[in-house]
Amino acid sequence: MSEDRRRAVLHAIVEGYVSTSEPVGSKALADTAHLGVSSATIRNDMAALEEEGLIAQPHTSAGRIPTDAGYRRFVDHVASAALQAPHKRAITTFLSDAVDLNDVVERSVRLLSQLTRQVAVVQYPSPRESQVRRVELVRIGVDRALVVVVSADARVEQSTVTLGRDVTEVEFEDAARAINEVTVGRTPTTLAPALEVWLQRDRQHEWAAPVVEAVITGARGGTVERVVFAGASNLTRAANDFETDAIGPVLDALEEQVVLLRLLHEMAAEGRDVSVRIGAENGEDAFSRTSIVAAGYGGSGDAVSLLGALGPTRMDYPGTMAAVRAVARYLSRIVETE
Amino acid sequence: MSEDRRRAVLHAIVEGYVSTSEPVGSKALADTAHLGVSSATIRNDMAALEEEGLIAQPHTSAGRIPTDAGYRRFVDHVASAALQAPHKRAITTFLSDAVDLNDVVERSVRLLSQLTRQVAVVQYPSPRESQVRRVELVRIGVDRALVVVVSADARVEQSTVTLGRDVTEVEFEDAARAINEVTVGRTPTTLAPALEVWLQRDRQHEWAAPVVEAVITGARGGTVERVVFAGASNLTRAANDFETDAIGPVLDALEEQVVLLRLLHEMAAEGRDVSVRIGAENGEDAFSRTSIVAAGYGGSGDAVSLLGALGPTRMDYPGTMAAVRAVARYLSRIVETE
DNA sequence: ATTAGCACTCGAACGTTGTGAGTGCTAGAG
DNA sequence: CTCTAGCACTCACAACGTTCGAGTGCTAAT
Repeated sequence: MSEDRRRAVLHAIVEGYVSTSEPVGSKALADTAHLGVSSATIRNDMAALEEEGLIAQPHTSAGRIPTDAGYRRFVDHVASAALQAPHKRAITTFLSDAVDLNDVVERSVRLLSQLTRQVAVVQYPSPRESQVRRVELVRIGVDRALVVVVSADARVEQSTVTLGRDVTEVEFEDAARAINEVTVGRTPTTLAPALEVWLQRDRQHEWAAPVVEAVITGARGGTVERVVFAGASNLTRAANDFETDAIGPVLDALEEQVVLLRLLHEMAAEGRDVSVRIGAENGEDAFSRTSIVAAGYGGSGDAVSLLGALGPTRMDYPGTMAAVRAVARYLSRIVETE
Repeated sequence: MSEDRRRAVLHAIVEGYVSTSEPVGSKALADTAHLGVSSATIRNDMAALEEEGLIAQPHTSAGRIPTDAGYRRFVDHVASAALQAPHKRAITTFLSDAVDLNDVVERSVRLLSQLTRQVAVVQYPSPRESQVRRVELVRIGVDRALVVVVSADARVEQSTVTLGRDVTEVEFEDAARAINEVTVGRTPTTLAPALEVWLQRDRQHEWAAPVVEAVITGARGGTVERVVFAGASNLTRAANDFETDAIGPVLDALEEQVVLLRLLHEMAAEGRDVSVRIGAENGEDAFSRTSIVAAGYGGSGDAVSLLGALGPTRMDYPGTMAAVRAVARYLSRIVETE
């Protein structure tokens, strides 16, 4: 009973089930997959695979379908496919004429959802260390202010803060001038202590503490992490795989973002080229019938951002992995040269 | 055959069908609705209503369900319900501690989707005429620039433009200073001609035409109209009304925005307090089984922005209309006092 | 180790039948 | 002229039984 053939059987089952969405039986395998053995032999192998928990049968007299563990084994043993040439071209043409960071992200997520025919998810790139170009402070009412930080690498961060106490126009303008003097030309790391010093120097400035805080986080690129998604309708296309009512929770989770972000972070921590989470591996009820294929882009270590595709566990893993990897690579290039 | 009773029958059919999602028959109506007549009489009325095209039967021996026209008649004759007290409180508490325009919009859309148990849609408020506070220009590479316009009412608009030709740092800084001098303190209407004059004065400035254009549209509040939506999972809850595969196109249309924006504009043009589009009235395949309840907020005439709820034609119109109106009113207050 | 053969299982598809909700119509009462 | 009672009729739907066949596990032979 060769180990190799058993793996081949598993792969054939996965591929068959993915493409037809029907349980695959021993006879069908013997006919279509070219394993050179009879259906009886395949049945034996299947029994062994079932013993290992890699495949299961939905009911007694049906064929086999892969379990989450089966998909996992399959994914770990398969090199991600080469991307089809037309898809490659699509990536180049579609992303190259983006005008704007927002535009790049938006285009990427749409592109990825089209390539994979799944729901695509793209996290906004984490900003790089770059000089502050200008801080704009606008007084709104007597105790609130708008803080805008413009960085040299063409990012604009804004936030609204409530001041420590009511301030006059004059006080406000003075502080704004001073903060600009201290800040402009510095990078986030050197800027934070400098601002703290200014803040301490004169008790008069106490009210500006929230502003300083906002400037610092703004210079770092803001605190809010965001993901955008596209292709939600692909979930309905797969509605037979999911029981139909499994797609509601997924939509909620996509809108909620927080769970999704947690998962993406976990996947980033794995530090692989392309990482895959299958069904229950996500440890989330909403995603218990869903797989996520994700890759990092635009940096390494903490600076990495993520993008990925998300769909039913019964998905074309090699193809999806190839598309995700390709878009991630291309996006890395764009973000770095921008 | 009293006209009034016939209307009552129609209303009873709508209400019954909305709450049970099953066709309602003459006998059931005679029992539950207190019309004081027998089922036979109701049958006669039903025949008349069917003649008018207001109701239909899904198959021969079934009860009646309202047609789009039936819902329309119903909606036109029903005063929108009073909002329930807990809902009223929810609006106040949920929206009052928003920190930010973005935050307001985001909270509104979530709130509305919860109140109506439908998909909620909120358009970003159209900006009001307000002074330009500062224009920040950042040179990116040799022929591109980032344009940031900060308005006195705490808006920040940014865009990236490609310059007419390569420019040096010095040229660029000069132009930036000049543009600020001309622009700051002016409102969009007075600002545009002033900038044009500056542009004409010296052929040297020709390359800056795209920048000027960006400043003008930025001051006006940008060109891109955006809507955000929330509660997409409510579509799946209603999946029995829709045939399940009708929700895909709706999701696509929501992501696409353009169709949705067109519809909202059309509805704004009707100029009613709350306007309702029912099923085929939308004139869009994607929304042919979907109703939209929308209201304007934050201004009048062209300045109005829209928000609304969107769900299957079999929807609780009075309740939805009440919620939409209430949120719109509250949002108007917030946007105006901001 | 592999294969052919065989008995067995059980879901899906199909046909039949019964049931009841709902209808339209007619004739009579107010 | 309006309403009601009564009745025959229609037809989706559920329940039930049957058949069919894909797929299995096991055994004995190669």
